[in-house]
Amino acid sequence: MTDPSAKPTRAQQRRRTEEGILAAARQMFAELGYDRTTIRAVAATAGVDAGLVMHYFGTKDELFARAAELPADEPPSGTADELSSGTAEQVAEALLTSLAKRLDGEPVASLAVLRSMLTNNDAANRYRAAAEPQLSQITAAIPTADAELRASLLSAIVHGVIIERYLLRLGRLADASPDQIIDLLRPCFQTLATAQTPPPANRPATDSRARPDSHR
Amino acid sequence: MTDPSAKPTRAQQRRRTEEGILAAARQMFAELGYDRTTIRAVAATAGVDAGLVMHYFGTKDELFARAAELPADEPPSGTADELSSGTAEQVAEALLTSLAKRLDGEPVASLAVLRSMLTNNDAANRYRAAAEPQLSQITAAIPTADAELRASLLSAIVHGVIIERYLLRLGRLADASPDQIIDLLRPCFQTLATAQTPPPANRPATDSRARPDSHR
DNA sequence: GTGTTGATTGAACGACCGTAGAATGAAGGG
DNA sequence: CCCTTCATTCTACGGTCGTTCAATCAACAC
Repeated sequence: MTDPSAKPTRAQQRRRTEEGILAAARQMFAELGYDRTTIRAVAATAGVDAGLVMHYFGTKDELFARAAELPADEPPSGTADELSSGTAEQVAEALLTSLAKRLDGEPVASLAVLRSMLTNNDAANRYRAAAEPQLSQITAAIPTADAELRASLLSAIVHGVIIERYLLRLGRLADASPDQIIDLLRPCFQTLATAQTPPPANRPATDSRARPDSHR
Repeated sequence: MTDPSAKPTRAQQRRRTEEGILAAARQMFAELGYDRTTIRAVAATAGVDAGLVMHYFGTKDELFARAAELPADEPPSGTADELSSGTAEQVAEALLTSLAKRLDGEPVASLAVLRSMLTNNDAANRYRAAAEPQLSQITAAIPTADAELRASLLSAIVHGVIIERYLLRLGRLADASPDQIIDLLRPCFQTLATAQTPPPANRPATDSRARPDSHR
């Protein structure tokens, strides 16, 4: 039993501060992105000196890499589990389930990557590396010739929703319940995964911009 | 006739240089984002001195604001035009049309905003200011109680697709034709806008691929 | 106890950034 | 033709950043 009143051993203390630094880094990277996050600010938040951060992590990039690692108990949100195989319908549903999980608590490490991926190459590659296997798994399950594009669209929807919910906090997406969101998304995902167009077609055969009534 | 061999007047030259600076700024903001774009680098690209950029635009923020302005001939991609009113079906179709237009040539100014919106408050506000009226227009056209959430989802999908195509250049989304993309998206948009869930039972409870045949 | 390791700090360096302001020189109006 | 205007450049200041390094001091092995 670890006595809380006992003086922590050196290794314990080391791991404790290192974890504190990582937590502060994750938080700041997720909120500010890579560039605007300062080693000095991370150190201050963690209550240590900036030099110590360098001494432990060597480089800001290395700090980001470590902060972007997902905790071991949180696998990359829907990998390989149920998603790896199955019919297109099953894959679509698995993707919805994984999205639902991310929608009530995306790990801060993932948010750090997402926040930085548009302005930092390392973060962009990290995002690509995480999205690519998922992408090819979805592709493999879709029977049509345009499977790759459909899978890309599914991925774009997932990330668009997460970005608007957590990073932009726009509209109702920020506070809606995960279940409500995925219920609305389910027909979309099923339609994209299984190539069947659900309603009896809604094509604007002729130019549907004919709009004689210009009244408001 | 403006004689090209004639020496440009001072006002002409001024406007020419200013436009060159703006073009360089737009490009760099779109590719690197606000933080990584340097006034010195913009000036160098435009072939002028950094002090001149300051003299004309006063501030980096002001330069960004001017660079983020859409050219007059490119309205904010689907505003108010056809989108302002109509049935939910029409609004969904209009949104698709506006997306198609953006998919074969998003203006660089918009990309500058999109690239920077996750790490720059000004860009985020600019994005919100552009998305909000569109959002409420879509909301107004959707008859259900969760109209706001549905509109948010539509917006999230649009922006997710554009981000992956232009900013992340991920998967097939980067090179697919606009028509192909919006054809795949049409059922999704129609389903989200008009609140009808196409197949009544799509739950993956069992593997029953029994599909309710398309009743005509 | 003594010597060693290592966690932690503080100060400093060099680079780069946004920005300011003086200097220059050609255009333009009277 | 002269004097003003202004497009343009040059130099520099203050600040912040990532990073380095010597110094300190408690924990620890022997």
